[in-house]
Order: sequence, then C-alpha cells, then structure tokens
Amino acid sequence: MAETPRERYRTQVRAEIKQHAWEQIANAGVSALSLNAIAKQMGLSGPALYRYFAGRDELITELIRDAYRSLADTVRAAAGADLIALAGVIRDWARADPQRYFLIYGTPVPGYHAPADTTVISDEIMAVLLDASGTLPRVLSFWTRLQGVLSLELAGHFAGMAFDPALLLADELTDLS
Amino acid sequence: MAETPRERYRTQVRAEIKQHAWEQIANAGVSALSLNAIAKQMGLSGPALYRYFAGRDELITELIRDAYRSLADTVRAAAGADLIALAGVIRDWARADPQRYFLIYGTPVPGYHAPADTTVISDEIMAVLLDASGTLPRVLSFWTRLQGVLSLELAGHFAGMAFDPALLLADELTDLS
DNA sequence: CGCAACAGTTAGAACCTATAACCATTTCGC
DNA sequence: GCGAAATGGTTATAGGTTCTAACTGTTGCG
Repeated sequence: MAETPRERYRTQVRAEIKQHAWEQIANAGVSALSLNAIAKQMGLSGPALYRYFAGRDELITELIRDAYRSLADTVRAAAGADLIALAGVIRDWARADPQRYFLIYGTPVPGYHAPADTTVISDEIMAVLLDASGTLPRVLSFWTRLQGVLSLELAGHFAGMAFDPALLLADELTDLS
Repeated sequence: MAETPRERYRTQVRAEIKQHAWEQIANAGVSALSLNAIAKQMGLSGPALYRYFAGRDELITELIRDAYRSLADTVRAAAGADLIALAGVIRDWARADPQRYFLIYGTPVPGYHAPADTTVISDEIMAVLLDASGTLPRVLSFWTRLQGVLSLELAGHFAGMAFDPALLLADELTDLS
C-alpha cells in the first residue's frame, strides 16, 4: 500500500478540484459548474483537468457519490437514535449545504442514472432507519414525510408562510414513533 | 380587443417556441434547453428568437409561469373533491410530464427568484386544498406528504423497491381525511 | 542512465448565449 | 396614399463552454 508520490499528488489535486466544484455548486447550483472556471481558480489552464476527470459528467458523478457517502456517514454516526433525532440530523445535514442535498434528491436529468454503488449506500441508510423504526411501512412513511418537508423547505416553498418547518417536521413524525 | 395580425403572429410564434422548449425539457431537462436548437427546429437562425424572448432566462421564467398555471388549472378543475382525489389529480398531472413538475418543485437555482405572480397562483392552489381539508395544519400535512411521495417517485428513488407509490400515497393520506 | 509514464501546455472544433449592425416588409399616422 | 417608424428577419461577432489532439517538459522507475 506504499503510496508513490505520484499517487499522492494525484489524489490531492483531485480533492482540490472537488473542493472548488463544491464551492461553485453551493453558490450557483450544479448547472453553473464550470471546469474552465475551476482550472482558472487553480492556476491551471483548461484541459489540464481532463488528466483527473474524464469530463464534467464524471466529476459530477463523483460529487454525487461523495454526497451519498457524506449523508450515509452522518446517518450512521447517529445510528441508534430514534426517528425524531434521525430526522433532525438529516435535516441539519441538508441545510448545511442545500445544493448537496439536491444533488441527490433534486431534479433528475432524464437519461442519467446514478452509479450502482450509490444504491448500496442508499440501502445502508435505509438499514439504519429500519433499525430505528421497526417496520418497513413506518420507515417508508418517515422517509417520504421527511423528504416532503425538506424539499419544500430548501426550495423556498415555505417562504411566504410564517411558520417553523422544524415544527411541521416534528408534527409529521410524532405519530410514527 | 381587436387583435392586429402582428400580435396574432407574434403570440403564435411565441407559442411555437414554447412548444419546442417543452419538448426539449421533457426529453433532456431544463439544463439542456437550447435557444439555438429551437431556432433551427423552426427554420429560423439563432438570434431571431431574441425578438420574442429577451433571453434564455426569460423563456424559462415564462415556462415556469405556464407550469404553475397548468397545475392551478387542473387543481381548480377538481375543486370540491376530497383530498385523496385531489392528490390523485395532482399526481397524474406530475406524472404526465415530470420535468414540468420539477420546474416548479425541483432543484432551485441559488439566487433565482420565481416571478411574483407565481405566488399568487400558488395561493390559489392552497385555497382549493384548504377548502377540501378544513384546517391549515391538515393541508400542510397533505401538501408535504404528497410532495414527499411525488419527488421521490418521479426522481426514481423508489426504483429498486417493489411497491406501488400510489398505495404509499393513499396510505399517507387516509388518516388525514 | 535511459525511457516511459505523466502533468501540463496551446490550438482548435463544435457547441452555447447574446449583442450589433443591417435589410426588407409591414403597419400606422397624417 | 405616402413617408416614417416599428417589426421580423438576416449575418457577423464576441465571449463562454466542453472536449480532443498534438506537443513539451518533468518525474520516477528499472
């Protein structure tokens, strides 16, 4: 497993590219992600990034994978807690970077299919939820209600109405526990 | 209200542009919408479309407005029905053109704000729902649960799990009526 | 040491949005 | 009806994007 300096450098640069990519996504959404802009920010010139990612799509796919992994990590770290607590953890994760949330649960691109390993990660999350809720119908209700509140809240569809989404979420989950 | 031939032609061309735009969106999502491609499909050459729309953003804004109006129309047409029926109508509307649904309820672009009149339309939809459900907390629960099922279903996140989203939705709404 | 793998470069094709300048036609005011 | 203005269309062009090709220098391994 001895890492050659080359590999070291390579993974480090890849990480830096993804770092800039996340900043762009957080600020302007994934549609505004520009390889050129990232290259310029890094002092590189355009096509250099193609040494590290086959193209824009592969970079985005990698970001989606990382988003899934990040969510799975935070859920796993809260394993054992009850559904209310899990919902709070997931909501906090989503609010920390809404565009990262939308990368997973937002508008899908017709024809694009997430890499197979993301479904594995997704199953892992479901396993934690199932462990906390007991039955499958319950976790399904939990999941859809949570997504309902989150997608509307993060997309700003609760903007006008003066109420706390956290309270709505709590209300939606009390009869599940 | 006498329509001059000019206005006639203008609104007709605008409608044709939007028609092609909707096809592109349905097939490849809004990010793939290309004014150039639309112009070519219509036998026009690039910049001609700027006579009809100030730019890509204005066209998309107009499409969002139309999507809101379309949803409001279908909801209004079902006014008086109970919540289960309303949910079915809305779900059918969304499934008929998922990308149109996502244009309203999908990933928001940071910094972009929907035109003010859409909130008016949104309020109108809420009024119908409120009329069918009675209390505000109930319509809020209805709305978030419906959105939860719809966003997950239309984004394909129920792909692996073998069950009928319609049944899940019905289950989620039975205790609300 | 030598050579192959690798990181980076510039050039360029094929797109895209958008503006500018220009032309022909249609419409409108007088 | 006539002339001016508004309108719909064109091409040219600037600047942006992704991505490929060809080339250069450097690094690292046998």
